[in-house]
Amino acid sequence: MPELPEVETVRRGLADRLTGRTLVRLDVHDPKLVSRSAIPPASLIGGRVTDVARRGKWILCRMQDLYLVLHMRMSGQLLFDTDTARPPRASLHFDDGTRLDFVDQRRFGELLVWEQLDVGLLDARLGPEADTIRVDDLRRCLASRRGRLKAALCNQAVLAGIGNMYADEILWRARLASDRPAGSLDSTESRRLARAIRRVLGEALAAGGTTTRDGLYVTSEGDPGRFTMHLDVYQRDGEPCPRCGTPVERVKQGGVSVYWCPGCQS
DNA sequence: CAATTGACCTGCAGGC
DNA sequence: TGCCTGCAGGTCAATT
Repeated sequence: MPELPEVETVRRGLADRLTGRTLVRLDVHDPKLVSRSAIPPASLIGGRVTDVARRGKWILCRMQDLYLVLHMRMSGQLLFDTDTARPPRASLHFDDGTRLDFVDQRRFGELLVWEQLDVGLLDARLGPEADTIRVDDLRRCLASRRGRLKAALCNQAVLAGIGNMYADEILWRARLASDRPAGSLDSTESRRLARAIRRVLGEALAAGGTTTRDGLYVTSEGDPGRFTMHLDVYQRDGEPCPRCGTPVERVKQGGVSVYWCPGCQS
Protein backbone atom coordinates (compact mmCIF):
# COMPACT_ATOMS: atom_id res chain seq x y z
CA MET A 1 0.00 0.00 0.00
CA PRO A 2 1.40 3.39 -0.86
CA GLU A 3 3.04 4.98 2.18
CA LEU A 4 5.48 7.88 2.27
CA PRO A 5 8.31 6.29 0.20
CA GLU A 6 5.88 5.10 -2.48
CA VAL A 7 3.94 8.38 -2.61
CA GLU A 8 7.18 10.38 -2.78
CA THR A 9 8.47 8.15 -5.59
CA VAL A 10 5.27 8.74 -7.53
CA ARG A 11 5.41 12.48 -6.76
CA ARG A 12 8.88 12.66 -8.29
CA GLY A 13 7.64 10.82 -11.35
CA LEU A 14 4.77 13.27 -11.75
CA ALA A 15 7.01 16.29 -11.16
CA ASP A 16 9.41 15.10 -13.88
CA ARG A 17 6.74 14.61 -16.49
CA LEU A 18 4.09 17.19 -15.65
CA THR A 19 5.83 20.35 -14.52
CA GLY A 20 5.15 23.05 -17.10
CA ARG A 21 2.49 20.97 -18.88
CA THR A 22 -1.05 22.15 -19.49
CA LEU A 23 -4.04 19.88 -18.92
CA VAL A 24 -6.04 19.71 -22.15
CA ARG A 25 -8.53 16.96 -21.40
CA LEU A 26 -9.79 15.06 -18.34
CA ASP A 27 -11.91 11.92 -18.67
CA VAL A 28 -13.54 10.68 -15.48
CA HIS A 29 -14.78 7.13 -16.01
CA ASP A 30 -15.70 6.43 -12.39
CA PRO A 31 -17.67 9.30 -10.80
CA LYS A 32 -16.91 7.98 -7.29
CA LEU A 33 -13.26 8.95 -7.81
CA VAL A 34 -14.17 12.64 -7.74
CA SER A 35 -17.37 12.53 -5.67
CA ARG A 36 -15.82 14.31 -2.68
CA SER A 37 -14.50 17.21 -4.74
CA ALA A 38 -16.42 20.40 -4.07
CA ILE A 39 -14.95 21.94 -7.23
CA PRO A 40 -15.71 20.10 -10.49
CA PRO A 41 -12.56 18.46 -11.92
CA ALA A 42 -13.23 20.06 -15.31
CA SER A 43 -12.19 23.35 -13.70
CA LEU A 44 -8.60 22.18 -14.09
CA ILE A 45 -8.70 22.06 -17.88
CA GLY A 46 -6.46 24.71 -19.38
CA GLY A 47 -4.41 24.95 -16.20
CA ARG A 48 -0.64 24.55 -16.23
CA VAL A 49 1.21 22.44 -13.64
CA THR A 50 3.59 24.73 -11.80
CA ASP A 51 4.65 22.42 -8.97
CA VAL A 52 4.07 18.90 -7.62
CA ALA A 53 4.27 18.62 -3.83
CA ARG A 54 3.50 15.98 -1.23
CA ARG A 55 2.08 16.19 2.27
CA GLY A 56 1.92 12.84 4.06
CA LYS A 57 0.36 10.45 1.59
CA TRP A 58 -1.33 13.24 -0.38
CA ILE A 59 -0.03 14.49 -3.73
CA LEU A 60 -0.69 18.15 -4.50
CA CYS A 61 -0.25 19.32 -8.09
CA ARG A 62 -0.38 23.07 -8.19
CA MET A 63 -2.09 24.23 -11.33
CA GLN A 64 -1.94 28.00 -11.07
CA ASP A 65 -4.72 29.04 -8.65
CA LEU A 66 -6.08 25.49 -8.19
CA TYR A 67 -4.61 22.23 -6.91
CA LEU A 68 -5.09 18.78 -8.39
CA VAL A 69 -5.11 16.60 -5.27
CA LEU A 70 -4.49 12.86 -5.51
CA HIS A 71 -4.69 10.15 -2.85
CA MET A 72 -3.94 6.54 -3.80
CA ARG A 73 -5.31 5.01 -0.60
CA MET A 74 -4.99 1.20 -0.80
CA SER A 75 -4.50 0.37 -4.44
CA GLY A 76 -4.28 3.56 -6.48
CA GLN A 77 -1.75 3.73 -9.31
CA LEU A 78 -0.78 6.77 -11.36
CA LEU A 79 0.56 5.52 -14.66
CA PHE A 80 1.98 7.31 -17.70
CA ASP A 81 1.04 6.07 -21.14
CA THR A 82 0.58 2.42 -20.20
CA ASP A 83 -1.92 -0.04 -21.52
CA THR A 84 -3.05 -1.64 -18.28
CA ALA A 85 -5.28 -4.66 -18.00
CA ARG A 86 -7.52 -2.67 -15.67
CA PRO A 87 -9.58 0.24 -16.98
CA PRO A 88 -8.51 3.56 -15.42
CA ARG A 89 -10.93 5.45 -13.20
CA ALA A 90 -9.77 8.64 -14.90
CA SER A 91 -7.35 9.74 -17.61
CA LEU A 92 -5.61 13.10 -17.78
CA HIS A 93 -4.28 14.36 -21.10
CA PHE A 94 -1.58 17.04 -21.33
CA ASP A 95 -0.49 19.41 -24.09
CA ASP A 96 2.58 17.36 -25.06
CA GLY A 97 0.49 14.23 -25.59
CA THR A 98 1.30 12.73 -22.18
CA ARG A 99 -1.53 10.68 -20.69
CA LEU A 100 -1.75 10.00 -16.97
CA ASP A 101 -4.12 7.21 -15.87
CA PHE A 102 -5.54 6.76 -12.38
CA VAL A 103 -5.92 2.98 -12.01
CA ASP A 104 -7.33 1.72 -8.71
CA GLN A 105 -8.43 -1.84 -8.10
CA ARG A 106 -10.11 -1.24 -4.74
CA ARG A 107 -11.60 2.13 -5.66
CA PHE A 108 -10.67 3.88 -2.42
CA GLY A 109 -8.45 6.46 -4.08
CA GLU A 110 -9.54 10.02 -4.70
CA LEU A 111 -9.05 12.86 -7.16
CA LEU A 112 -9.98 16.27 -5.77
CA VAL A 113 -9.72 19.89 -6.78
CA TRP A 114 -8.78 22.26 -3.99
CA GLU A 115 -8.12 25.92 -3.49
CA GLN A 116 -5.18 27.21 -1.47
CA LEU A 117 -7.42 27.37 1.60
CA ASP A 118 -8.13 23.62 1.48
CA VAL A 119 -4.41 22.86 1.32
CA GLY A 120 -4.04 24.81 4.55
CA LEU A 121 -6.79 22.72 6.15
CA LEU A 122 -4.94 19.53 5.22
CA ASP A 123 -1.87 20.87 6.95
CA ALA A 124 -3.88 21.38 10.11
CA ARG A 125 -5.01 17.78 10.29
CA LEU A 126 -1.65 16.12 9.63
CA GLY A 127 1.29 15.71 11.98
CA PRO A 128 4.87 16.46 10.95
CA GLU A 129 6.43 14.61 8.01
CA ALA A 130 7.75 11.30 9.28
CA ASP A 131 10.84 11.05 7.06
CA THR A 132 12.55 14.03 8.67
CA ILE A 133 11.27 13.67 12.24
CA ARG A 134 13.73 14.55 15.00
CA VAL A 135 13.72 13.00 18.41
CA ASP A 136 12.45 16.05 20.32
CA ASP A 137 9.54 16.52 17.90
CA LEU A 138 8.79 12.81 18.08
CA ARG A 139 8.64 12.95 21.87
CA ARG A 140 6.19 15.83 21.64
CA CYS A 141 4.05 13.81 19.21
CA LEU A 142 3.94 10.74 21.44
CA ALA A 143 3.91 12.33 24.88
CA SER A 144 0.82 11.68 27.00
CA ARG A 145 -0.57 9.24 24.45
CA ARG A 146 -1.95 6.15 26.09
CA GLY A 147 -2.81 4.21 22.94
CA ARG A 148 -0.49 1.69 21.37
CA LEU A 149 2.78 2.81 19.82
CA LYS A 150 1.96 1.31 16.44
CA ALA A 151 -1.44 3.01 16.35
CA ALA A 152 0.25 6.34 17.04
CA LEU A 153 2.84 5.78 14.28
CA CYS A 154 0.07 4.99 11.80
CA ASN A 155 -2.07 7.94 12.90
CA GLN A 156 -1.59 10.66 10.28
CA ALA A 157 -2.61 13.36 12.73
CA VAL A 158 0.33 12.36 14.93
CA LEU A 159 2.96 11.70 12.26
CA ALA A 160 2.32 11.89 8.51
CA GLY A 161 3.37 9.22 6.03
CA ILE A 162 3.65 5.92 7.90
CA GLY A 163 1.25 3.01 7.28
CA ASN A 164 0.99 -0.58 8.43
CA MET A 165 3.99 -2.01 6.60
CA TYR A 166 6.61 0.59 7.50
CA ALA A 167 5.30 0.81 11.07
CA ASP A 168 6.25 -2.85 11.56
CA GLU A 169 9.63 -2.38 9.86
CA ILE A 170 10.38 0.72 11.95
CA LEU A 171 9.40 -0.93 15.23
CA TRP A 172 11.59 -3.92 14.42
CA ARG A 173 14.51 -1.64 13.59
CA ALA A 174 14.01 0.26 16.86
CA ARG A 175 13.59 -3.02 18.80
CA LEU A 176 10.28 -1.81 20.23
CA ALA A 177 7.05 -3.77 20.67
CA SER A 178 4.00 -2.45 18.84
CA ASP A 179 1.74 -2.69 21.90
CA ARG A 180 3.85 -0.42 24.05
CA PRO A 181 1.89 2.64 25.24
CA ALA A 182 2.99 5.42 22.87
CA GLY A 183 3.89 7.76 25.71
CA SER A 184 5.95 5.22 27.63
CA LEU A 185 9.26 5.50 25.75
CA ASP A 186 12.31 6.71 27.61
CA SER A 187 14.83 9.00 25.94
CA THR A 188 17.02 6.16 24.64
CA GLU A 189 14.04 4.42 23.09
CA SER A 190 12.76 7.67 21.58
CA ARG A 191 16.12 8.30 19.98
CA ARG A 192 16.17 4.78 18.60
CA LEU A 193 12.66 5.19 17.22
CA ALA A 194 13.30 8.57 15.58
CA ARG A 195 16.42 7.17 13.93
CA ALA A 196 14.58 4.04 12.78
CA ILE A 197 11.80 6.12 11.23
CA ARG A 198 14.25 8.23 9.22
CA ARG A 199 16.42 5.29 8.25
CA VAL A 200 13.66 2.90 7.14
CA LEU A 201 11.76 5.54 5.19
CA GLY A 202 14.96 6.91 3.69
CA GLU A 203 16.21 3.51 2.57
CA ALA A 204 12.81 2.57 1.18
CA LEU A 205 12.62 5.82 -0.77
CA ALA A 206 16.13 5.28 -2.16
CA ALA A 207 14.89 1.89 -3.42
CA GLY A 208 11.82 3.43 -5.05
CA GLY A 209 9.41 1.98 -2.49
CA THR A 210 8.14 -1.52 -1.77
CA THR A 211 6.07 -3.76 -4.01
CA THR A 212 4.41 -6.43 -1.84
CA ARG A 213 3.07 -9.73 -3.08
CA ASP A 214 -0.22 -8.16 -4.17
CA GLY A 215 1.86 -6.30 -6.77
CA LEU A 216 -0.36 -3.25 -6.53
CA TYR A 217 2.35 -0.64 -6.08
CA VAL A 218 4.34 0.42 -9.10
CA THR A 219 5.93 3.75 -10.00
CA SER A 220 4.33 6.11 -12.50
CA GLU A 221 6.58 4.47 -15.10
CA GLY A 222 5.21 1.05 -14.17
CA ASP A 223 8.30 -0.20 -12.31
CA PRO A 224 8.05 -2.17 -9.04
CA GLY A 225 9.73 -0.89 -5.87
CA ARG A 226 13.03 -2.52 -4.91
CA PHE A 227 12.77 -2.33 -1.11
CA THR A 228 10.80 -5.60 -1.03
CA MET A 229 13.88 -7.75 -0.49
CA HIS A 230 14.96 -5.52 2.39
CA LEU A 231 11.82 -6.09 4.46
CA ASP A 232 12.86 -7.64 7.77
CA VAL A 233 9.51 -8.70 9.27
CA TYR A 234 6.56 -7.55 7.16
CA GLN A 235 4.85 -10.58 5.61
CA ARG A 236 7.70 -12.75 6.88
CA ASP A 237 5.90 -14.63 9.65
CA GLY A 238 7.56 -17.97 10.39
CA GLU A 239 10.92 -16.87 9.01
CA PRO A 240 13.84 -16.32 11.39
CA CYS A 241 14.37 -12.78 12.65
CA PRO A 242 17.41 -11.39 10.77
CA ARG A 243 18.77 -10.09 14.08
CA CYS A 244 18.19 -12.87 16.62
CA GLY A 245 16.84 -15.85 14.72
CA THR A 246 13.56 -16.10 16.63
CA PRO A 247 10.69 -16.88 14.22
CA VAL A 248 8.81 -13.74 13.18
CA GLU A 249 5.24 -13.74 14.48
CA ARG A 250 2.07 -12.37 13.02
CA VAL A 251 -0.61 -11.21 15.43
CA LYS A 252 -3.82 -9.24 15.10
CA GLN A 253 -3.93 -5.89 16.83
CA GLY A 254 -6.69 -3.34 16.40
CA GLY A 255 -7.98 -5.13 13.31
CA VAL A 256 -4.70 -5.18 11.39
CA SER A 257 -1.76 -7.57 11.20
CA VAL A 258 1.37 -6.90 13.20
CA TYR A 259 4.56 -8.65 12.12
CA TRP A 260 7.19 -8.62 14.84
CA CYS A 261 9.97 -10.52 16.55
CA PRO A 262 9.08 -11.58 20.09
CA GLY A 263 12.77 -12.33 20.68
CA CYS A 264 14.20 -8.84 20.34
CA GLN A 265 11.37 -6.31 20.34
CA SER A 266 10.18 -5.04 23.70
C1' DC B 1 -9.83 15.24 23.84
C1' DA B 2 -8.27 10.51 22.70
C1' DA B 3 -9.20 6.00 21.34
C1' DT B 4 -12.00 2.61 18.98
C1' DT B 5 -15.03 0.72 15.53
C1' DG B 6 -17.47 0.31 11.19
C1' DA B 7 -17.89 1.60 6.44
C1' DC B 8 -16.03 1.92 2.12
C1' DC B 9 -14.09 -1.49 -1.90
C1' DT B 10 -12.18 -5.53 -4.94
C1' DG B 11 -9.64 -9.71 -5.74
C1' DC B 12 -7.93 -13.57 -4.05
C1' DA B 13 -7.01 -17.51 -0.78
C1' DG B 14 -8.84 -21.06 1.85
C1' DG B 15 -12.43 -24.19 3.44
C1' DC B 16 -16.09 -27.34 2.55
C1' DT C 1 -15.99 -27.24 -9.51
C1' DG C 2 -18.32 -23.55 -7.11
C1' DC C 3 -19.89 -21.03 -3.44
C1' DC C 4 -18.98 -18.72 0.75
C1' DT C 5 -16.23 -16.28 4.20
C1' DG C 6 -12.42 -13.72 5.58
C1' DC C 7 -8.71 -10.79 4.72
C1' DA C 8 -5.74 -6.92 2.88
C1' DG C 9 -5.64 -1.47 5.02
C1' DG C 10 -5.96 4.41 4.57
C1' DT C 11 -9.13 7.61 5.94
C1' DC C 12 -13.32 9.41 7.71
C1' DA C 13 -17.46 9.58 10.48
C1' DA C 14 -19.65 8.06 14.43
C1' DT C 15 -19.35 6.31 18.91
C1' DT C 16 -17.38 5.25 23.43
